[in-house]
Amino acid sequence: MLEIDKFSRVPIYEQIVAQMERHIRLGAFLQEEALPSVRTLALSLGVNPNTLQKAYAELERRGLCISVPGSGRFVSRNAQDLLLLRSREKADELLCLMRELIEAGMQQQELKALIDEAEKQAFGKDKI
Amino acid sequence: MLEIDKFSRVPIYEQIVAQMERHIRLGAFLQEEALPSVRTLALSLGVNPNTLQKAYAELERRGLCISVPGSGRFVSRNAQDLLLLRSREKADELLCLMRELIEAGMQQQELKALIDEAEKQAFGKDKI
Amino acid sequence: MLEIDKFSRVPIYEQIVAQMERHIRLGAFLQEEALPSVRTLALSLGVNPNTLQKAYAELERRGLCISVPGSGRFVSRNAQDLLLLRSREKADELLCLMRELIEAGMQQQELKALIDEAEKQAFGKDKI
Amino acid sequence: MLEIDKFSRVPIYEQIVAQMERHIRLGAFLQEEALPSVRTLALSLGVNPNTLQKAYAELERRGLCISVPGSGRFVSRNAQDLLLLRSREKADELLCLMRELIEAGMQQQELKALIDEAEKQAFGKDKI
DNA sequence: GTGGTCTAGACCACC
DNA sequence: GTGGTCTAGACCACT
Repeated sequence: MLEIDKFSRVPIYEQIVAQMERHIRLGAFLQEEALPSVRTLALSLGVNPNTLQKAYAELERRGLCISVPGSGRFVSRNAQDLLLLRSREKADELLCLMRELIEAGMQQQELKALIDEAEKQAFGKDKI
Repeated sequence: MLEIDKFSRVPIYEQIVAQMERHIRLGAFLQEEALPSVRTLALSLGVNPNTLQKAYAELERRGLCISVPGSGRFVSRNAQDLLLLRSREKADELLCLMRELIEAGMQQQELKALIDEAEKQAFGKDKI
Repeated sequence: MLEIDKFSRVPIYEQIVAQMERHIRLGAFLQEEALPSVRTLALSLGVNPNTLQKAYAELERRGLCISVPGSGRFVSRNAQDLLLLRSREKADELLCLMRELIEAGMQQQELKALIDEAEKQAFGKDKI
Repeated sequence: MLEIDKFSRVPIYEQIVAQMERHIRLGAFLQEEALPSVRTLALSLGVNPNTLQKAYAELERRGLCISVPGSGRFVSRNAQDLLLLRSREKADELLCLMRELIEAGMQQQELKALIDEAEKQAFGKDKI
């Protein structure tokens, strides 16, 4: 379910956070569904439980899950909404930047090339 | 050369700054070429010379032109580079945001629709 | 028994609820004693019976009284306990906040001044 | 400067966070002054560097300091303001609670006893 | 030297 | 079983 690149320069715990967020956003977890336990997921990913602990702590800090000591970790009720809201804010920023670039005199062709290039990069490496 | 919308909510001097920057970026002014004097440009645009003074002062603050008392105002040597650099930074931000949105799980189709919409808005109103 | 301020920004029915709770907490009503009927109390207070109906409904929702159709409204058995429990929870919160403020470095003198000021305000306006 | 109780049920890193905040609030650190390095403070406190790392990470998350890799950690410009603002908010909450308790019928004497008790507890254990 | 990350292994409290 | 914390020790990148 999650894929870790141990040789990436981006920390493992951040990779886990990003992919868990992605799964939550896409609805792979039902609301209040239990997440895999620290130990089991650490084992299956082949990473140290502490690394996973750190990733989960970050998700919790962001309000995406809550931990119940002795019971497990659960996706919080409004996790998906939080993530969709965040996406919407970023989309607004993106539109704002495009407007500024166009206003600064960037030609439509130039902007299009820029965006196409970005899409190739992003969707190319995006095989999760 | 410049078009002012007196009824816009964006201050006149900012309109002037933005359009001057645009012209400089597009190479409409040669390096170190003299800019139109405050009085003549104010007259031709039908605005108060103080408004133009403020616009020029802002351009100067941004390092895009320099004023030589008794002689006039001149586009600074590296004005175009500064503007291109600024555009490049914004382009980087844009790519960064696109990457984040894709990483967050936004589908290619969804992103494309978002961008097309933005282009229509921006290039539509862009008749300067 | 109850005092209504028709010009206050706080809704009349909330004033009634607050004062009824206060009386229940202080033991002015015996357990399971009948409350004044909607019509008689509305008349004596000079308010609309619907307003009183809303206040009583709120008290009922909070488990402080029960209505027996055809017979009247009665203070519920554990009404006083509920209110004392609520007060106790708020007292705990208050202690918790004081501890946090002291832990954050607030000096005893500073805290004392804060509290004295609050008491003056609260007990000053408290002439019901 | 900091005192750690290794046998307390409150985690060591939280003790460190609380005491560092206290020192910052009281002005023991000048703005943008360098904090003791992870290693040296860990050594002087007799705790593991990772524990201190966690404490510092939390301070950073709260915007009270910033880390410059390879250079050190520095108290952020508005750290003291953030802490004073936080205290002010808690003071407001405290006043609000006192008002509610009084409104609910708590007598002045009762409230006073409550507060005195809290002060004894808090200032008693407060020997940092 | 600094901070940042990861691993391995231990202990506790809760259920 | 679960999460939470702490320790010890290692490695990396940056300055």
